[in-house]
Amino acid sequence: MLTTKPLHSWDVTCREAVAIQQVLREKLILCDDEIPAPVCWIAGADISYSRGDDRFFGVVVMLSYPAMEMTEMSSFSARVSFPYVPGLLSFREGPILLKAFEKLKQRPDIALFDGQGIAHPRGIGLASHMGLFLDLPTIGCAKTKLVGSYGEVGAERGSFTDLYHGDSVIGAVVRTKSRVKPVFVSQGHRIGLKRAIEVVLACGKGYRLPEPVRQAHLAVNRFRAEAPARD
DNA sequence: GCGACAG
DNA sequence: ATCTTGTCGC
Ligand SMILES: [Mg+2]
Repeated sequence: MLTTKPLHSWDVTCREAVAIQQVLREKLILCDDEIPAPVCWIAGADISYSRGDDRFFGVVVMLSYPAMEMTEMSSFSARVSFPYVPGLLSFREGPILLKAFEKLKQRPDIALFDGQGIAHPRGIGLASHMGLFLDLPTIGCAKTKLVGSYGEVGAERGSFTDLYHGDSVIGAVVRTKSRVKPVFVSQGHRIGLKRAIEVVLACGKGYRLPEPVRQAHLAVNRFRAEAPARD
């Protein structure tokens, strides 16, 4: 079993959530000093739900690195009432993802999330928030931008360009598949940007999304499909 | 006031 | 994120 740090309550209002983010962002470590020499295990997590049903489904998958073979999967389902508000996604998806993480047998070396890390209005998106609770190196890999500006990205897989918020670099727009829309990579916690980009690219298996995130997405939709219909 | 806006 | 049919391209 994997333990998480109960840094705060999840039963909060949007206003309280913002205050929590402002405090937590100071705790983020944005370098990769503590990442294990040989990274062996990478986790990926995602959420799914049905319209008109307040039950949310969360899944965490464990993949070997760099082979990208799934070795474990854990899931959790519960009701969610926190609304979707841009910038507060972690308060909607976080609680369930953490429960799924707690059921893992193997502790991952790095965890990848379907959302932003520090490329966020207050510098603490889903991946960063989860990194603090899990005390693990984490990376945010989002399909679309939340904040920031950037220039052109080379058309070939592997090219990327910095994502800026004012004068500071908050992430990178990375081409994970040639001639296909790039993904937005940013540091979550306990990792540097260069390393985060390298890991995301190393996790690629011919698809736009890195395997941990892609497999978690596929798995969570299977999980939701096999769940009993709501009353 | 207006546009932007992870999932 | 979900819902939903067809359509375009490799
Ligand atoms: Mg998702």
